[in-house]
Amino acid sequence: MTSAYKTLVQILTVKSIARRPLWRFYSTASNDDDPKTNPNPENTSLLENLDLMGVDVRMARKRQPGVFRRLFTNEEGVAEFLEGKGASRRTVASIISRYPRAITRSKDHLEQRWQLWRNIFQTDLEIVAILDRSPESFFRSSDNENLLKNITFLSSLGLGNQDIHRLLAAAPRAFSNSLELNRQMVDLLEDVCQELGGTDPQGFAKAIILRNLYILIRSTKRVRSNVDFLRSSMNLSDADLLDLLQGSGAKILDLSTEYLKKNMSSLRGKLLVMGCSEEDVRKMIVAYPMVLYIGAATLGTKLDCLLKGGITAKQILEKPKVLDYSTENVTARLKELEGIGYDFQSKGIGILNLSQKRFEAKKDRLLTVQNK
DNA sequence: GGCACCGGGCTCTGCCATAGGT
DNA sequence: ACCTATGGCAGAGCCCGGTGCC
Repeated sequence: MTSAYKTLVQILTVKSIARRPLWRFYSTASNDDDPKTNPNPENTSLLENLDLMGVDVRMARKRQPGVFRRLFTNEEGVAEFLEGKGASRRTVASIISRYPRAITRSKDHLEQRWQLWRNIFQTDLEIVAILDRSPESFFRSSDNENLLKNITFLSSLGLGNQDIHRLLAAAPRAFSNSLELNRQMVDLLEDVCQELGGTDPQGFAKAIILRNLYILIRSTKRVRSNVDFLRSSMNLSDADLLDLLQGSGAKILDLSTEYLKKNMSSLRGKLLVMGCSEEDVRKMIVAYPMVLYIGAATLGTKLDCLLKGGITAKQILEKPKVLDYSTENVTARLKELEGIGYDFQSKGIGILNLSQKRFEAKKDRLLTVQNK
């Protein structure tokens, strides 16, 4: 195993000591409250402390009221810790406002957890940015050992350090899942692979995770029903479905199944009205699975705008990725191109599918040629 | 240069329900 | 009775540029 791994194990071997809270700064409940008449008084000095720190107490209380009745909390320690890692006071206040239970974590617990994250991230500030974005992902679980197990488990699937980095940065929640839950998802993916006649279940699971960093924070129920739905409705061979799922189709497993069904049916309806066949629908989904991500309303306006701009259904079927860009973007481009007399029939629609920079460059070249 | 193909970046958090522990 | 930890849900795409071939 790597030395990084050994470090992690060392951190966790001092667990028994570390679990003993070493709160240096803490709040205590006021003695004025008589426990007999008021068995669970709020900790008033805590409330004052938090208020002084800029925490939105009303929001925090609404979220996790239990925290405010604790006799001992560690808000000062947590704030000091986070500020030591480069978080601003504003960020700290925002974190506690959104996930008050953070103030129940001990300094040692935080040090450990931070170290585990730091073995994946290069800098403290990267981590701070994620905490600012999603405090719950970091603080929800108090089980550092489970976090380490998740990292080890994912590595064992063949995910490299860079992969783990992407995963933790994008979907930090996945690392607060129980190992068991993550294992269930991986088992499910491996099962699906085998059901479809695949020969490398682990490679399949790995491919899907890398293509869809959010898969581990979905329920297995959802993923299972999406796979089943695609299998029963797409009329694909097992091998083709396998390729679709571990390729660009991995992302559509995210959708709620109801939404997936709705989108599939609105796409089909729309394409059939445009004169396309069932086979065309199937081909489009295989070529560009993300089309199923587009809601009925957006899809409708996007297709209409293309048709109105002089693009044919056949052209859209040939280059479904034109649907990748926003309707606003496409509309603006269509207008610009109309202005310079661009002929889609002879020149194709690829131009709609360029990044803004490439589009502008292309347009400039067209104008230069025209002006000669 | 023109084009096709491909993969990656962003961000997807914040809320609710509930089992289980004390 | 209360709290914590954890599972699960709703929400509903867009954009960029590297690379390799011609």
